[in-house]
Amino acid sequence: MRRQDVAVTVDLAVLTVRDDALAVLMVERGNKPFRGMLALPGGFVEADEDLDDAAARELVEETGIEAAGLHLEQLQAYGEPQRDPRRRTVTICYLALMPDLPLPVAGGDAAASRWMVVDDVLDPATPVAFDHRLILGDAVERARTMLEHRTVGAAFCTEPFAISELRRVYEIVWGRRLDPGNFSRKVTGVDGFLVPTGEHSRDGGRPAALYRRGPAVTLTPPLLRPAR
Amino acid sequence: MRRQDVAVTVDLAVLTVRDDALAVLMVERGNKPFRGMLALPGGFVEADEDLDDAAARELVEETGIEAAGLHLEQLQAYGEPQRDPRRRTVTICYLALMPDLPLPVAGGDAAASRWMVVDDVLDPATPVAFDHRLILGDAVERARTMLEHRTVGAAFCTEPFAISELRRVYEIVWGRRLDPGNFSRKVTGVDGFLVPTGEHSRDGGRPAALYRRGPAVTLTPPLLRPAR
DNA sequence: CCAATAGTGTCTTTGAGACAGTATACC
DNA sequence: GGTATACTGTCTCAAAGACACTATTGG
Repeated sequence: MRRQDVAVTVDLAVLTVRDDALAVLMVERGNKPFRGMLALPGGFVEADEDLDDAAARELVEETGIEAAGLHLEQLQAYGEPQRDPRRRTVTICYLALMPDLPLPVAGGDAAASRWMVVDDVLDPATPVAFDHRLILGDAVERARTMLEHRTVGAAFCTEPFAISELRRVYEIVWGRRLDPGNFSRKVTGVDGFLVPTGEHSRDGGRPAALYRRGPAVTLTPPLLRPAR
Repeated sequence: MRRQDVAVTVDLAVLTVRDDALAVLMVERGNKPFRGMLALPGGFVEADEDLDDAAARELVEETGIEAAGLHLEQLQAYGEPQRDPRRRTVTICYLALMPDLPLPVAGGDAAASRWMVVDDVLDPATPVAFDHRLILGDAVERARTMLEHRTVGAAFCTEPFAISELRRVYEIVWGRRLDPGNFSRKVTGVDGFLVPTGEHSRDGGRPAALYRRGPAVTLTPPLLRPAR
């Protein structure tokens, strides 16, 4: 093997908020190594595609989810020499945030992909292939800090959404309860974060104003998670 | 070429504060492509080494700087298909922060490396190899946000250092003037950031207390850069 | 003395957080 | 009416920023 010859893959940590828990999209491996174990979706980078494109393509191939309309960005690279027992492999990991949409039925290339509760996958008792548990931990930590400084939390919500849904996202990702009133004031006060639709929800109590994602990207000032 | 065969390199954006400006360590390329142009130091990842180790090794090989005692962490991966005209190459970029120490004299493998003012390298009129100008821009932006949330700013200072030196680091990296009094109160108030040595400087005015880097990693609460 | 830099005092403003109070739906 | 959730009012507290003031050195 020439020293330059390294296999390069992209792996995806696709997160959503589902049933009051943070969930991650996992596939069951059909081949060795780690056959039958849980793994993050991913695959080899093609010769002529950018890393971002490879991530979007793998997302469609392995899960049927279109990258358009979800938030997808690079997390970091992992290249510990023994991370893949077959050969030297460096993986470029991506983090995706999406609403809790029904998964397309697996067909063709698409492997069996399903939502798993993040805490279960992070539990050392759960068998997970490669270093994917480590990667998922980093992805979740990244998601937590992203919510503090950027408007990406809304990427978890199906439009249109009420502020309480957005607050629930923050509460679940951060694992902290937030004051509804203060949260509402805060997010509506950030210019360009939420665009009111004029519609209102009709559930239990007083109807809540519904919003769509606005053009703003950054939260200034940030929305720092409470110390405890 | 099998689709898995991709060359993997590490590149380094080594930053320091020098002569009242942010500077980056650049090498002059001795080989094609981009012969004679400025580039970030870097090289191929060896078959049996971790990415972090490869970055530390390249730092020593190309610049003679020991990684011990400077801050080195992964920035992100770049893999645009045409970024290297020879063949498909993915680079894992690292960001290093270090004090303004004299560069070891280039010898043996070490190419001619020198400090360049970051703004000059970012100027489109300056010829820079590969996508290294883009990478440097990302590195600087990352450094700016790192200073807000973490204690790594002190990695730019030669120990022991006065608070004014640390403030100067912040001012240069952020491009903003900071109030000396308020800055002093802020950084001394963060537990574990600065450890007083008991010594004092003796320059122009009143002697300043000298400090070393403390064990703290994060700044809580953060030290957010002023809007303008 | 003056100039220069270090560091403190203190006031103002901003924003977070607690939490009471009001609004508007469904039963 | 009661319950549930949405939102607003208001108070308190923490921290940032402006800036005057004092402290300690070298000329």
